[in-house]
Amino acid sequence: MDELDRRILDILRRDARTPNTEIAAEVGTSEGTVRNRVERLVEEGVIERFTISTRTGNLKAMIEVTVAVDVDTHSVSERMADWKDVDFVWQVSGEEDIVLVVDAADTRAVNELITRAREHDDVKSTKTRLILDERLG
Amino acid sequence: MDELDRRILDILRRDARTPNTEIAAEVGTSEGTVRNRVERLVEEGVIERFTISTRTGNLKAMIEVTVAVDVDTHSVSERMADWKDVDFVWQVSGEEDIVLVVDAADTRAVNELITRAREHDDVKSTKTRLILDERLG
DNA sequence: TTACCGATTACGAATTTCGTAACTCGGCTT
DNA sequence: AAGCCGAGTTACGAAATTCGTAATCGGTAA
Repeated sequence: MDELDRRILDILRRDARTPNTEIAAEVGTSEGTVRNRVERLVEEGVIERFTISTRTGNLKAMIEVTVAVDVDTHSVSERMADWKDVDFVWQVSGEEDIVLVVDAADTRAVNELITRAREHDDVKSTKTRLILDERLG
Repeated sequence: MDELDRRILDILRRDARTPNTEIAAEVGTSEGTVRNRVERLVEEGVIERFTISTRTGNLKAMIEVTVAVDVDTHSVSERMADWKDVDFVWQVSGEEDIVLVVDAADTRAVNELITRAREHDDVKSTKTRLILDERLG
């Protein structure tokens, strides 16, 4: 993970479709080197995946979930990751245990998710934040 | 946004490098159709960007920030987005105003960010959660 | 110096993307 | 009913990118 790697990652974060040839030109090396390094970064797990960020709905939100103490948060979050409109499930430290990041069509869809979470036996409480604006680092 | 669009998005979310030809085969249409639709989805803003999810450090965290009432959260979050290791800056509803999602090398780096936020005149308080596990929806 | 190893570069082949023109199929007008 | 329009789809050759692989380079240890 040297400076060259970091520059490549920065470019890919901004646009993951940037051709290796173009990245190479920008960072001053050859296509093959970029290809090798990206491949290595994927193997090492530094690049977790090539993906798209979407806004299918008009509404993003975080749902912070507290589960009962005797519950396996791991399996709960695994199940929640399969729920519709859920982008990420984080197990977190702090007052709450799990954070869902969701991208939904409207407030109704968000509310459905909250309801679904609250209906879950292991879930003790939820706290929802609407994401009013997103800025990429 | 019909079923075909959604299937294309699902495939791209899983691997944004999937060739149009392969997507076409999977969803049962032609390369050109996939190309047209992806192009349209980008124009419509449904696809915000092609990107990579990384784990450059060993530590992800959320830093929840409360700012003073008379402050322009917009410009504050804009500045924070430029800070090193910051992946997203969200303006959110709820008790806190801004949430930083960070990907740092270690706890020291996270602490630096927290310190930096707290030193900010407009910042009243911060609350940090470590992201112990991430699952993609 | 020589040998060696990983990283980089070079280059032709395979694959994908891209530009564009033709085609299909509802719906609409006359 | 015939004709037409337009959005979406398909077809296909050209350009660009990716890929496989072999040669080269640079630093290091013996």
